[in-house]
Formats: sequence, C-alpha cells, structure tokens
Amino acid sequence: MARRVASSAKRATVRDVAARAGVSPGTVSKALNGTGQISRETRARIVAAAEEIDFRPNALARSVFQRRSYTVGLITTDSFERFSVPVMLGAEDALGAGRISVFLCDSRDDPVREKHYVDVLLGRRVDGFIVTGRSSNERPPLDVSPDVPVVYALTPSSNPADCSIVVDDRAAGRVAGEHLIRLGRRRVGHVTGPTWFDAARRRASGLVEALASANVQLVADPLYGDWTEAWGRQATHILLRSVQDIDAIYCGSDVLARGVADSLRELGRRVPEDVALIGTDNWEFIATGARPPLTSVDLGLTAVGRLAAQRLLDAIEGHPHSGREHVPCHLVVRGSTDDPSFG
Amino acid sequence: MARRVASSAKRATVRDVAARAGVSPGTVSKALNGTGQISRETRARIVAAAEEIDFRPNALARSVFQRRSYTVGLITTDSFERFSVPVMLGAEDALGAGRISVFLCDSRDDPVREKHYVDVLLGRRVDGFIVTGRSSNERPPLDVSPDVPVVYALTPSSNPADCSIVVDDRAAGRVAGEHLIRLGRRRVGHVTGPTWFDAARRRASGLVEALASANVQLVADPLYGDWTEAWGRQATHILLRSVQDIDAIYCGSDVLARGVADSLRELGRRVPEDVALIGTDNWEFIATGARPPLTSVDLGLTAVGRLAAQRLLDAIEGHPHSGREHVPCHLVVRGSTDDPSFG
DNA sequence: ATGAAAGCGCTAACAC
DNA sequence: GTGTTAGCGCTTTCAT
Repeated sequence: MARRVASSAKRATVRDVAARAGVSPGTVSKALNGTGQISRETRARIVAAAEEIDFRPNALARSVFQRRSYTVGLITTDSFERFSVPVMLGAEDALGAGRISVFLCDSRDDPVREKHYVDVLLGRRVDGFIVTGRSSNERPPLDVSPDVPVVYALTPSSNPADCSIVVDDRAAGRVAGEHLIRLGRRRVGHVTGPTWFDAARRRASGLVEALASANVQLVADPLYGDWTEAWGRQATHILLRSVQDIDAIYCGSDVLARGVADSLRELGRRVPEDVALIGTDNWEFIATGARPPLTSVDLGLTAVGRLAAQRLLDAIEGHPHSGREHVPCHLVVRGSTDDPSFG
Repeated sequence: MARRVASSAKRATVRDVAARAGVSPGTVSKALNGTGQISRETRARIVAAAEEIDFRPNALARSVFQRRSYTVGLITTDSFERFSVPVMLGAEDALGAGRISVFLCDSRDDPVREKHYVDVLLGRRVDGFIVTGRSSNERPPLDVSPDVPVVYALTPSSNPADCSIVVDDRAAGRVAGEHLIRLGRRRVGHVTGPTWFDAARRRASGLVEALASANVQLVADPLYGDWTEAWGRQATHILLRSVQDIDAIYCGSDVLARGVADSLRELGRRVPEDVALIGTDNWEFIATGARPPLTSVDLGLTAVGRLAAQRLLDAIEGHPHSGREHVPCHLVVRGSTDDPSFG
C-alpha cells in the first residue's frame, strides 16, 4: 500500500469480471469485443458484471500485442501560435473521431527537443506523426525510420516525396486578384510580409497572375516588410505618396490589412468606396474588429489539419500517400470590398 | 505479413538485445535501467547491442505492470483559444520536462464529448487530468473516480475542495488602480466585459478597492458590455460624453483597450498625456500593435498551466493539493501610461 | 459455446 | 553478477 503511488489504485481486470460472471477470462474478452461465438445469455451476464464493477479494459495491455497503440504524435515547432492552432484543431478532431488519441508536443523549433519527443513517443509506440509549424516554408524531414508514417501539415517536408498537406498561397493571391477585377478595380497595390516567407512571394505572384489575365498590372512593386500593423500603416503612406489613383490593396495578412485600413481612414480615403481592401488568413477576430470588417482569403487551416489526419490514418492502414497536396482557399467577403451603395 | 498493417513492423525487443549480447533478457532489463548489479563490461556490451539494433523499450509493456503510464490528459473545453493556449503551453512544458506525455483533447464544451474523452483516456490509464477552459467562471467537476487526480486550470471546479489554479482577477484590477494612482490620475473610468463573467466583476471590484485606498472613486459606474473593440469604442463615447475631465481608463481586456485607444485618438484626446490607458491580458500582439502600445496587466496564464502541472504531478506522487490557488499577476508598462515627457 | 494455455514485451524476485 | 521464473492485463489459438 505505502509502496504504491496514489494513482495506481487497482482497477478491475478481465479476471474480476470473469469471476463475477462465473466464466473464464477468455470468454470475457470475446464477449466484450464481439469476437468468437458467445451465447446471448452469457454475453448479457458478462456485460452486466463488467458494468457493475466499472470495468474498463486496459488499452495499454491490448496495444502490447496488437502492435498498435491507436495514438499519434502531434508535433508543432511553434508553440501553437495563430497558425498551428487551427491545424491542430482539425487534426485532433479528425483523429478523435477515429478513436485515436493525440500526444501533444511543442518542440519550440528546437531540433534537440524535437528528437527527444520523437524518441519518447516512439517508445510509446505511436502509430504515426503529424508535424506542423508556423510558415509555408520547408523544414527538414523528421528523423524516423521509414516505416513510421509521418504527415507534414502547413510546413512541408523538404523531401518532396514525403506526404505534406499545405495551403495554396498562389491561389490565395489569385482569388483576391480575381475578386478585385470583378469589382472593376484596376489600380491595385500589394502589401505583404518578408520576402523570405515563401507564402508572401507566392501570394504576390498569384495576385499578379490574376491581374494579368485581365491585362492589369500592379500599380507598384509589392511592398515587402514584416507582418505587423505598423508596416501596414507605413506601407500605405508609401503607396499613396507614389500612386495617386490607387483603388484597391491586397494584403498578405489580415494584420497588415488592419494597419492599412487605419491609415487609409486617417488619410481620408474611404474603404471600400475609394479603395477596396482584402486581407489574408480570415482571422475572425482581426477581420471583424477592423473598420470596416475585412474581406479576407481563408486559407483553410483547419482543413489542412483534418486532411493531414486523414492521410496519416490512410498511411497507418497501409495506404501511404506521397507528395504535396494543396488545400483550397476561399474568399470571405465583408465590408472592406462590399460597397453597400452598389448593393 | 499481409495481415499486418504498415505501422506494425516488428521492432527490436529485449530478447533481441539479449541474444545479440549473449545474455538473458532479465539482464538486459537491469543493465538498461540501472537496476541490480551488472558488471561494467556486460553492461557496455548490452548497451552497444541495444544501439546497434536501435532498441527502444516498449513503454506500453512497462506501463502494464508498473500501473502507471506517465501520461496525462489535457482537456480543454474551449478549442484552444487565446486563453487556454498559454495554459496548455505551460502545462505541456512542465509535464514534458518530467518525462510525462500529454494527451490533447478538445471537448468543445460538450459534456458528451468530454465524457467520451475521459473514458478513452481512463482506458489508456492516464495518471491524471488537467482541465482548462476559457473563462474564470466555475465549471462542474470532471466525472471520474476520486482516486484519479484532476487539476483545474483557469476555469475552477465548482467543488471548492478540488484543486484549481486560477488567475487573480481582483488583484489585476488592484494593480491597474494602484498604477493609475501612482501616476497621479484621479478621474478614472472602467470599461469591461459582460457582468456574467466573474472575471469582469472581480477586476472592477479590485480597481474600486485600489482607488478607494487613495480616497478616489470611479468617475462613473463600470461600463459592462461585450469583449469587443466595437464596445470599447462605443463605451469611450459614452464615458467622454458624461464625464468631462476623465484622465484614465482601465479596460477589462486589451481588445477593449484598443477600441478605447482608437476612439480617444479620434476624439482628440492624447494617450497617455490626457488619458492614461491600461488593458488586461497582455496579449502581445494586440498590446504592441495599438497606438500607443498598451500598458497591460499580465494574468500569468502560462504560469497557471505550469503550476497546474506541478500540482498534478504532486497529486500523482501521492501528495494531493486541495482548494483554489491564485497565480500572481503583474503589470507590463508600455506607452499608454508611460508619458515620455515625465521621464 | 466455453475453457485452458500460451504469449505480447517487459520487469521483479529469487535462485545460483 | 547473471539466469530463471513468474506475472502485469489482455487476447487468441486450440481443445473440449
């Protein structure tokens, strides 16, 4: 007693149930799992006995010889920030529905921590891993034997053969551009994050592409900066100073778009009447809090997580996927492009 | 072969190591765990053999008879939003350091889902649970047998005997009030969230208390509304219309404070020169993005998670804690109260 | 339809 | 020091 820690209170086992129901342990197993042939009556007796003593089969013992734990490791390099969270949510949701439990690991972008987590979880015999992070930039593959399924979500593996589920940044830019063209805007500017974010460059090229289809060019080179409201404000000043008749701005993030919206208002331009404004991420909180609420491209982060989970389950079942897969994005229209006077 | 799914590739066992090192399985166990007496030489041989075949002990098998899994369940009622995330981060951090793995569960505030998760994790023989949520409001206790340790983080159990780690909302209001008094402000207003948030009411009373110590009263009743920027803006108009010489506003959240800051600027009041402004939460992103950056009360959410983990570990070791424990908050001073001209 | 026995991978107690 | 044995809780042949 004194040698046992508090948590290890003995719980009911198949043997207890067997004794109570007057059968053998093997029979209990069959009855409760629906395997083998059991008479209707004994099964009822066994089920009753199990409930009476609150029997809960020990999943660990089962996993030992099933060679499967029905658990997966979810590794985020990025202290679950704004972007990894929806991904994790989607993954957890999809896995939980399949009765798979999820181990949460925050590697903090530290390879040593990551290795540690992988080792521990391998010891726990996880069936696979989902790896996620902050950006669309590539990351080195997880260092595990090839027979352990791994799916990368949001942040793809640098090995193109690995299964990676990512957002479609290029399409995001395109969707924004097409919307602006549809609205009849022709003097379009672009404000975004740092050039070393693949996402920023891809969104820009998607935008350029969409505009080109309508024979429109950006009024100025994309303004690359950092992902802050302050840069959004500053970039607006730069843009308006150099371009007189700008009538639309697409931003690489909602945060940037907020900064832009604030500066536009202060400079006397009306949104959307004078300048239509589109953000990216569809971060509810930011988009709806802005004045006016922001039209934004939703990248489908939750769907990324959900799909990653699906692909991982497939791989675990022996049907691995390979290569990168893009999740479609979609536009969410709000006041910053939806001019009520045109309604 | 065909009957095995991909993930169940056979991994090395103690027996394999034993064969390779020319010893018995029992000896391998002792050598690798540092138990029993083993000659320096054989141990070296065993360790070498283990590494050669990449042996990783099966934690599940070990847990079966150790009656401990070294895992805990982390249940959030709240799709890890802004408030639960730092808590979870802190918990994961503290537990990971103690070689405990964390199961992530998003109950979405649905009792049925919660029960499901608890059942599954009990089957996995978790050593305990941490339960977290969005608000400071009480929640019903988790429905598990009393010998399973549970710690509530952020959202306390309605049973006061349960171990709950919470933020100190009253102190938050007090800290803000004391800071304003120290700055020489005497005409203080308060804008906050809905009355049915315990946190809102407690912060208000803490503020009132601090002001009272300096013989100061609020210039108007606290303005209760919702936790949005829009309400922050609206409340500012209300306040300024009814009170002429207001010189400070404390807000129940940073989001509210942002709305207030925007309206103050637009109404021609300078922050902090004319009106000092304090928010709550210290949400980096919001606080630093505001103009000027917001002074804010940091509630210590990460510390809540970390402490909850610590308390849970204690309980698992047989030293349960009982009752509510408050984590101290602290003020983070930024431009909205820090008038450079007084520097 | 049910029971007995063997075994998953690991460790602890007891021999030698 | 090291090997042998038994057993954690569960499942799965194989008898009966």
